[in-house]
Amino acid sequence: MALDRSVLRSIPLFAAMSDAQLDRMTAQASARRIPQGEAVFEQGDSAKAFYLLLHGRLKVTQVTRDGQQIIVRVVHPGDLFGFTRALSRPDYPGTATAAVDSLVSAWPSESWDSFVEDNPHLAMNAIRTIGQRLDEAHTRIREMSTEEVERRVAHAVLRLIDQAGRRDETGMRIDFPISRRDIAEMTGTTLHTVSRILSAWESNGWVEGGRQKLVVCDAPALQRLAENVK
Amino acid sequence: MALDRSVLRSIPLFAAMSDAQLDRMTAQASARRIPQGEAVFEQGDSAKAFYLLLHGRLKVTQVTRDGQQIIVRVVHPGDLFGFTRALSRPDYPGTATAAVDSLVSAWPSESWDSFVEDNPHLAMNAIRTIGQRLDEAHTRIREMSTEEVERRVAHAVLRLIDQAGRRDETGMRIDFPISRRDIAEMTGTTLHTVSRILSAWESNGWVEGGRQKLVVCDAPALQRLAENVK
DNA sequence: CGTATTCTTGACTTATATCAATGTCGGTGG
DNA sequence: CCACCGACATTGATATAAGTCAAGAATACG
Repeated sequence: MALDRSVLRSIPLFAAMSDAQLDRMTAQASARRIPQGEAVFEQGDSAKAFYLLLHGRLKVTQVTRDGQQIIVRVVHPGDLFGFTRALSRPDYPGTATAAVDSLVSAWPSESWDSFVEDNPHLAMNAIRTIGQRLDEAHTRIREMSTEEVERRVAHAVLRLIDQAGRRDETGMRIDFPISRRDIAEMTGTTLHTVSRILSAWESNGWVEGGRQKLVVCDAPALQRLAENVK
Repeated sequence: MALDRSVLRSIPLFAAMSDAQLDRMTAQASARRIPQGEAVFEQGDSAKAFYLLLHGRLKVTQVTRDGQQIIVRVVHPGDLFGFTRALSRPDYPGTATAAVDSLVSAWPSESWDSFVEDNPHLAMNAIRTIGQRLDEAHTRIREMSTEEVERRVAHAVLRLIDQAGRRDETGMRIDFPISRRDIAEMTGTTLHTVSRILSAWESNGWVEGGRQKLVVCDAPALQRLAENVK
């Protein structure tokens, strides 16, 4: 499936590229539909391509050898993902699964180097992108080291609202299906504990829960909980 | 203090650069001695420079607003650090403290872009370096989410031995002063728990402890503990 | 030497996991 | 269209890993 250059132009990462450069990129791109629940690639697969999420939402997970799963990150529209070749890794470190029907654009891994040479800005942007992810990872490490579960969950939920919030009658809703288990796997706890916490919040009127759904009614309250320096 | 190009040449990051390129880099570099316990820069300082550790060992720490400290990483000789400008951050996200007397080379942050343009390989290398750090961060997140403290400590100690191990009469010794508190701050636990764990290991003959010192006598035993899929 | 870190060890507390049971929703197929 | 099944969620009871509190010992350092 072909790809229009205007689609890329709207992504910040490509905003500064010339028409010619964009055309060279789209020439090698192929678009792919990923139905909900399907994986773009699996942990350990050899990295044949790198991707851009055009539409939808992905969860990147890793499983430990004893079968425990964690969610490494959520991929939002406009994010590059799976550009593991840039990190000189032969395989994907995690599995990218579509949380909703999604649309991705794929490029062969080999093209990465030539793209970077063709457009040094791309390299700069890539560094910045990975740098931000590193920052996020450190934030998460800091939270897991120093904060108790309830505050970690508050932080995670606020981040999701920030990245994927959508207005709704009663508040801001997380705009893709997310289970208690998902939240547990993002915060290093169990679905039971998450469920208890959300129940408590719900009876405070801070959130509204539901099957694979979460609406935040009182973000400031969560903020206070998350920030609160006891 | 000036810098010789042969010093840089020995660092993998610069190995592939031409004499001319290296000279352009050394021209703008200045070397600086950091005595044990002093900081190269502090968290929140504006990022005036980026650095290369030539000799010694640094601990990069962050403090949370309520005063808890964590060790983000250990900087080893040959590592670039503080190149936060590449990530388009105006300030340093952590404090870099010398664990032993150290020697660093500093470049003004503004030079980063011109260096990258001068040598695209540097950009590629930088991406790879940050990518590795991101990987390490994810590993740590995974460990903190799924493993109990003793295994996390085992992993951390093995990593330190790997990166900073030095032969010693009784085994491999961590080649810089490291306290129980440091290990606790690297693994998200308390110095008490670390102390108990190391005491237990010592009575098994796996390690030999001491004030700010740690020698691993039986790495395979730790490996087994760390890997063991119960 | 005395003073200050760093480390050890014990007793107690608590947050959170684990175990177990039940409830609820939503899609599938009869 | 309804009934059933499987996935998801809730909630209680119990167990336990690891944190907190407290005191003292060992080591380094000025």
